[in-house]
Amino acid sequence: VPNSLARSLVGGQSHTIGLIIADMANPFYSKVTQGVEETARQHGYSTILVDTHEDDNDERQAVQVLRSKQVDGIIIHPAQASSDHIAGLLQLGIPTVLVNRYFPGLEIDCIINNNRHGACLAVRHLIELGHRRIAHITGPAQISSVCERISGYRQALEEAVIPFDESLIIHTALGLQAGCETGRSLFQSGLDFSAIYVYSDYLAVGVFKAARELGLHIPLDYSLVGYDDIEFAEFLETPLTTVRQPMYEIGQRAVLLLIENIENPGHVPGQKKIVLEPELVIRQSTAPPHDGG
Amino acid sequence: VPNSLARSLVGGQSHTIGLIIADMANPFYSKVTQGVEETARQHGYSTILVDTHEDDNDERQAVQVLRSKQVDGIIIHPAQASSDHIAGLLQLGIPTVLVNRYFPGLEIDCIINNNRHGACLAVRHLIELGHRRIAHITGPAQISSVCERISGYRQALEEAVIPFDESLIIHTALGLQAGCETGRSLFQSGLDFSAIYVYSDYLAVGVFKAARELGLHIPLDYSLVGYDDIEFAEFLETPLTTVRQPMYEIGQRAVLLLIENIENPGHVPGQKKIVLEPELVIRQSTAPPHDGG
DNA sequence: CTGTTAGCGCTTTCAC
DNA sequence: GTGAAAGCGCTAACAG
Repeated sequence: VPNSLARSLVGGQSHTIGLIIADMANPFYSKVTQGVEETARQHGYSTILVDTHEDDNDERQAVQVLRSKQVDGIIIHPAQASSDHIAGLLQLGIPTVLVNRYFPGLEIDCIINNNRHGACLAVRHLIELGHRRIAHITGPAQISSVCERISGYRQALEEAVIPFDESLIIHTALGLQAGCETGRSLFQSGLDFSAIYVYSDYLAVGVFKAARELGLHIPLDYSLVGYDDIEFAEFLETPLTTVRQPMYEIGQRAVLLLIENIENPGHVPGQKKIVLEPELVIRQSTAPPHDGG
Repeated sequence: VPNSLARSLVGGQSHTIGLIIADMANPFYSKVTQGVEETARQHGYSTILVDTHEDDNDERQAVQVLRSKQVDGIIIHPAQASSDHIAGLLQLGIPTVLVNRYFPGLEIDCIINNNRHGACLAVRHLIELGHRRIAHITGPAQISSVCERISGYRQALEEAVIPFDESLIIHTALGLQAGCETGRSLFQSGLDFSAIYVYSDYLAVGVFKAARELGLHIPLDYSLVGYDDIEFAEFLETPLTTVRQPMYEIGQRAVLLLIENIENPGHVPGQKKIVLEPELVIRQSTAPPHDGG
């Protein structure tokens, strides 16, 4: 077995890529990871994995470590709390691809979802069912996909001439537990709403949990829509209406884009922004509002 | 940023470990992976991930690649279709830790679950509810945990003086889709049984799917027990009765064991077999049999 | 076409 | 103490 470290040292290529992702416990990311790892391996690259838990410090350190390990490129799902470490990669000419999120100011190749449209589909569906007071549980405001989905949410309301109520937008952390706690306080808040559009399926599972603990029924008491269509969405207590993203394909195409950058020396970053179109999947978690039906 | 490749070349340590695992789409493995990656990073190691899809060739190749990348150690969740590549690691003195599965003939450190006891708890619970004809959907017979759980299944039957019926043991692949197809053919087989003990929760989700497609109700028509207690088990259509394994901790302790091997030059492999005790978690997928209650 | 040598970036050793 | 040199395992470029 030849020493690939020595080979990399002289050849200037490590045939290793870095994957920085937020939370492997979320099936969305584990499926993306599967797509990345498998596609990378098919092309002769190994994958170094870092799970940041959406922590900016972990992410910055990960970039440092991956640079020192001479990875040929990095795929990042950024926490977006800061961006200079990523700008640094650009300056150094280290091939970088962003997944799901992007920095408006930075010219980096990325593969994202048409979040505005996806959110719009979700909220339109609720409006068509008769909902007018729709809450939105979402993530930290610095994340591009969070903003875009809020924008889609607003667009759907505007189309239906429903006034936008700031108090119905609730920002929280992106985990099942956070979803549960936020759901609980929303349900107990006394706010007037009949449906919730949740940023992701994983977060929505937490909201399910909160509803169950409080003896509330989905969709009889409240309708619920998620985002991602994780594998378990259709098997939940109430099968979840959601907006599908092709998770494996996102990972796959991220790698393909990265490899194109790596093997094309004259590549100009930021030229390729792949935008995937989402698809609404209607299941049983959405129904007409209780008093409106 | 110093070149860690050059440093590794002279220092003989890459501060990188390999993680070979079967299927990242299974939340059991993604949670184990999270434990591995995070713990490794806390101790200054990076993690190269390989997802084998339980494919022996992928696994053998992965070992080769990781060796060439000079990883300091490897954590393997082996497909167990062959073992000489793992025996080779032993001979070369490359620190190796097995998770969840082991080879009776090979002296390797491992971290496993008391599978026999876990399966016994699951089946005993079904027997206590009044079931006597209990099917068992499980994985390929070469896998140690598959054998041990069958053994636990048989033990519980023996304790209750229930005859063992070979035809109620069904071997299949370890995926949600395989679980669905196997469940479907089992339900349509005309075999006499009132409960199913399934090898893993992920597989059990597939059985749920089959039941739903056939209009069968869990637990009214059939009781179902899984294994692992993946995060989604409690949120399924019918919350799943299962046997809990501490997934994150398994990953964490696997790394701790590996690092102990790496940093202890005089280490004799196979001395440390950590056996974790499982715990039965009773939810709503199990109930007394339809005609027996 | 085979064989030798320089050097990738670093650490460790040895001389000064 | 500081500084030069050797060498980790490999590939590339060279000479024979």
